[in-house]
Amino acid sequence: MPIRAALALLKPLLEDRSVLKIGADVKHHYVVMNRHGAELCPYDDVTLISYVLNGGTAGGHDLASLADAWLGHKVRDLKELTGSGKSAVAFADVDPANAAAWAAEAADVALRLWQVLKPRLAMDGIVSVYERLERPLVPVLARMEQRGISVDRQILSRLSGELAQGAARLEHEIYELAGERFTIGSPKQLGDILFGRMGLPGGSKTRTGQWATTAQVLEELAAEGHELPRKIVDWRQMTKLKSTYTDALPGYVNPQTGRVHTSYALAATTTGRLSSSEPNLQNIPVRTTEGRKIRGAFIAGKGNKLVSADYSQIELRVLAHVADIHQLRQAFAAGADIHAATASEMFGVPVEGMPGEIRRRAKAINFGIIYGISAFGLAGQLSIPREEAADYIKRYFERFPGIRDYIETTKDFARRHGYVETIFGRRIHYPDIRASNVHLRSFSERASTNARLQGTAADIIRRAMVRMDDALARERLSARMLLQVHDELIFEVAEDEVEATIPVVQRVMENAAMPAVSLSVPLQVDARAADNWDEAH
DNA sequence: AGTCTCACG
DNA sequence: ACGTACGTGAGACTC
Repeated sequence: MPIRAALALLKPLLEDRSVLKIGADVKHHYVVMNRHGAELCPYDDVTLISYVLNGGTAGGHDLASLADAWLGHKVRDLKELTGSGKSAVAFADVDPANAAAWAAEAADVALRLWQVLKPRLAMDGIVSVYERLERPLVPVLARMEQRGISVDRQILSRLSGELAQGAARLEHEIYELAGERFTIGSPKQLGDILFGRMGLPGGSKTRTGQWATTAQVLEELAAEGHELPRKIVDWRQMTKLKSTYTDALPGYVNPQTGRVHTSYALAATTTGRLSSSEPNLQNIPVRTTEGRKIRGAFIAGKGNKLVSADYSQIELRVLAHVADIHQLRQAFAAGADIHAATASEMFGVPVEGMPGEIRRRAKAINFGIIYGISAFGLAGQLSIPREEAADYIKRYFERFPGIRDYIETTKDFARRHGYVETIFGRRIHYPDIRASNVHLRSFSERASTNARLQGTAADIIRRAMVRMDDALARERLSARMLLQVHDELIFEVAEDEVEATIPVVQRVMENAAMPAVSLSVPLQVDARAADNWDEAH
């Protein structure tokens, strides 16, 4: 069927404000229709309804999982029609009778799921999470995906060459030191050589009883003066950057747009964060000099700049608010260095002239608190004995008893209800919170205390994103939101609008909790513009 | 498909 | 005595 003919039939219906369109993973359909100039509105999405109702419980929220769980219906897999792998055909090339039957089944199942799930949403009183944080994000993310971002393929190709050279050189040196050739990328072979044949002191074992060869293990051996582990770590970094980024990213450049278009999942994480795939643009390197060169390959289009705006310490600010910790609130209000302030409070050391090591330890504790701290984890992070880590934690809770109370209150709430809530009412379920298995239960306790913080931060940036396009339009600004990386938004902005855009972006992000929640701690957003993502970050 | 490792917040 | 820091996605190797 010609697209024009299909659109003539569909567009009026899709855009009819009096007709509710119901589907699963509506963003996907929104992008497809939008590509042909049709706007899908209004709509309900059973995937998002399920995510809001049952986030954290086992099982996905895609159409097939929901149909199985709620209707006892096994939907036919699209692969039965298109085939899979190399011989797969496009949906457009499937026999129309088969395609129609498959599509009709999906439509029918989506409607029946909506009839079951939508009323439960109202009963559970979390309708505002769906209506304000989930549903309105669909067109926002669809537009971000469609815009894509420019990458400089020359830079990536040059980096690939440099990494190939560096890895090849290391490969020879590794074989020389090992006394034989082997597959460096095989953890099994590497473990056998390091800890078997060469007799280096092995650390921990993996779940399957193999020697662990993680970067941390190899770094410790390197610190003891062993040459080989250091070279393995360097080789791994180079091959990682090459295979995952410099080699793979050019393959994602769309020939029509010349840009890279990621796909965001709205209903993939337990905490309310987004995820990004094909390619994942939420894990572009930044921590090493070599890695940052890859980030530098993400560039603004001609006549534009990239603007990066990120929340400063948003999860610690959320913690200061929800746990109501006066020292933390004061430190944030004063614009202090929060890790130094924590160290000062814990160890009685003035911030002026504080040794770096002291601050580093307080920083690790702050992260630990967010993750659901344990003496074991902190000890591993800081490479100190567990007794010493336990002592730090004890000292921390003596100074910040409100945080110990917060953690206990959260665990207790989770035990009683089976879920925890963000400050905007998002529920995250922990079915194992009352398990008799200590391991399962402890994991749920750490995860649930973390989820309130990570989830609230995720809700805040969602609110900013939902409002951003309107705010920019009201100021007659043409800035386009391109990417989201959990606490950061990246925009493409016409050069002559950069100065006017930055304060608008900051204002929307910093006020994103309002008016639903008035935070007792200010949110701070740092923003800057540059020709590429590395320099803007 | 499972495991291991490592890139990000 | 045990086994643990929270949340992701992707690539390489192995079976």
